[in-house]
Formats: sequence, structure tokens, C-alpha cells
Amino acid sequence: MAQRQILSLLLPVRRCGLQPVMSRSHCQNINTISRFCSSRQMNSEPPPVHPENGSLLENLSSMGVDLTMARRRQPGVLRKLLTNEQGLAHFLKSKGADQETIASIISRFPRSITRSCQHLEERWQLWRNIFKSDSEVVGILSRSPESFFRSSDNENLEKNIAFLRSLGITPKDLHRLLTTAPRTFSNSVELNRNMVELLQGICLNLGGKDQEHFARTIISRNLYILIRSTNRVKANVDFLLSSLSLSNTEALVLLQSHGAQILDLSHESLKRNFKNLQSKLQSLGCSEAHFKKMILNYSLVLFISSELLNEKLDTLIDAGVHILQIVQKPKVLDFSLVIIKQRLHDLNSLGYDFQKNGIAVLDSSKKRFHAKLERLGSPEE
DNA sequence: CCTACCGGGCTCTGCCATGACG
DNA sequence: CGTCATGGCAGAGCCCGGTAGG
Repeated sequence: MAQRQILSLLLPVRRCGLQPVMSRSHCQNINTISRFCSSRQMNSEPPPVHPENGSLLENLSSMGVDLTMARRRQPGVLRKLLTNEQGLAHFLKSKGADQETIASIISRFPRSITRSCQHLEERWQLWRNIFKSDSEVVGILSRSPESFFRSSDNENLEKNIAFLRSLGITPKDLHRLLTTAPRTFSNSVELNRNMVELLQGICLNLGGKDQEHFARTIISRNLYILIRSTNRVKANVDFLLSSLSLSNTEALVLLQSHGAQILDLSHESLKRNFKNLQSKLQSLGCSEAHFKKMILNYSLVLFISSELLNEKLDTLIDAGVHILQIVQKPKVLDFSLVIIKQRLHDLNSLGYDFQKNGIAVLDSSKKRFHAKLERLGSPEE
């Protein structure tokens, strides 16, 4: 971890070094110095190994590509002699992408210009089998060029689609999956299979009978699961099961409902949020059983960062809500702090009694809440 | 008509490290 | 060595409405 921090500190320096002007003058300095030092070194040191391809740069530049960005991301591509930027641009244009989108795609994922037209056509068709229109695909591409272009293995993509279908994932969920987490489809089939097997294994360990249904449900509930590492998911599941001492049945129910989503959290965040909620509830006089109950009622409270969660809890309590009401109905924490404050204010000004009337009113859509407010406000009696 | 329950929609990429390969 | 493909990571919610059942 410390190493990571050091690396990220060094990063800006390294990035500067990649700027053309900087590196050239830097090399000149080195050459000058080495000339004084020894002639042998000079012979064995030809400056930049491969220069950037000037005509390629010109080409890209005229297409509106951000060369600085491209250079920072994949410098090697700019040195290549054979590229297919024109073919790519023509291809994307034929699918409905405008010039700006194309430039942005290349800027963010330069390697896209190394794909042949035939490759592009094949890959596009594979995606189109899942999407309804070209424009949908263009939308995903402009959002996440890397998802489409990072792998050049169309066969693997085909296998992936077949594999996911073989799990019994519905066409609708397959569509949601590719829309929401397109990276899933660039994973190797083995990687996806590992995750599915992990999930199925978890199900069996918990005494579940239908492990395929279990895996399918989790994927449908958490479309990002397949782009997480098995290490993370495993660590999170282990942590939840042991720290809440869940029964098998409780665990199966939790993981197949809202619990599927909190597997996404980085393991450290999950632990941090978990411990914060635990001690916060304790300080408010709740028992361990209350804590467990709250998570089982709505585990997504663990998604909320510690500070925000504490502030939401304090806000509710200050307005006269009892902590046990929140434990019973944690979904009220789902709303933004601003909305919560506003609603508490509105209700309090009408003399709403949370102890008497409950807090369910806080967990409703804007439309429904305002309808409710009007009913409360109109002096009907 | 009302509430409680439940699930869905939105969106989540852009970067780095590493191993394979030539 | 450079390049490519691929795995993995950090980051940390909010809102809406269908519908069953009173």
C-alpha cells in the first residue's frame, strides 16, 4: 500500500518526462554529458529508439484527436507505422458516430486505431446481437471505449456471450449487463467462469440447492459483479458471514437480495463502513441484534460512507425520529441528506408525529411525498 | 384511496501492474 | 527491450413507481 502511494507520487514526474519537448531536451543533456564521459557510451546510445510517426500524428491531429491525452495513455501506438485510423473513423461514422465522438474515442483509447476493418465489423456484429440498434452501441463506445477495444479476441467475446447465455441469463439481463458493465464482455471466459464458480460454491457451502439460480440472481442484482475480482467478492462474503454470524438461510436470502450489491465495495470500505455503523448504533443505545437486523433489513446502508451515514442518522434523530424506527426501516437512509432534511422540515412544520405515525412517509417518491403533504396540510376534519 | 413492500433505473471509468510474446 | 492483452483497483447513492392488500 505504501508502495502504491509512492508510485502515485512519482507519477506526475514520469508523465512530464513523456512530454516530447521535455524528453528531447533531457536526452540532449544526457548526450552532452556522456560525450564528456566516454565515447563508448555515446556509440551505444542512439536517442529515442522509435520516434513517433509524424504522418500518423498529423492524421490524428486533423481528426481532432487529443494527442497529449493519447500519448499519455498509450505512447506506443503513436510510434506505429501501420495503423487504421481512417478505417476506424469511417467505420464508426457509418454506425452513426459523429467526428467529435470518434476523436474522443481515439484520444481515450488509442489502440483502437490498430484494429482492422474486418475485426471491427465482426466485433460490432457480436455486440449488435445483444443491442437493439447501432446507436446504442455507439453510446456505450463513447462512454467506455476501452470496454470495446481493449481485447482483440473476438472468439473470446463470442464464447463469453455463449457462456453467459448458458447460465440462463435472460436476453433482457444480458442487455442490461452489456449496457451497464461492458467490461464483462472483454474479460476472458475463464475469468467470468471463475467468478460464477465462486458464487456457485458459496451457494453450495451455505446449503443452497440451486447454485445456478443463485449465481444468476446475484448477477442480475449486481451487474458489476463480473468485473470484480474473486478475491474481493470472497473476502466480502466471508466478512459478512462471519462478522454477522449469519445462519445459512439468512445468508442465502441476504446475498440474493440487496446484499448482492455490497459485494462491490472494496474490502476496506466495507469493513470501515461496517465498523462505523456498528459503533454508531452502539453509541445510540442499540444492541448487536439491532445492528444485525438493520443490515438484514437493508444492507445497502453499508454503501453509505461513514461520515454521510452518521450525519443522516443524527439529522433524523434530531428531528424526533427514534433510532429503532430507523433500524426497522433503514431505507429512509437511501435518500439524499438534502431531501431528508427538507422532508423532516416539511413534516415538522405540520406537526407530524414520527412516534405516532411512523417514518415510512420519508421513504417515498417526490410525487407521493407531496401528495401526502397536501393531505396532511388540508384541514379536512 | 392508502400504505408497505419490493425491485428497478440511473450508471462505472480510467488508470496501473504484470506476464506473454517477439 | 517494447508492445499487447488482461486482471485488478479506487471511488462510496439517489430516486421512482408497480402492485398487492388493507
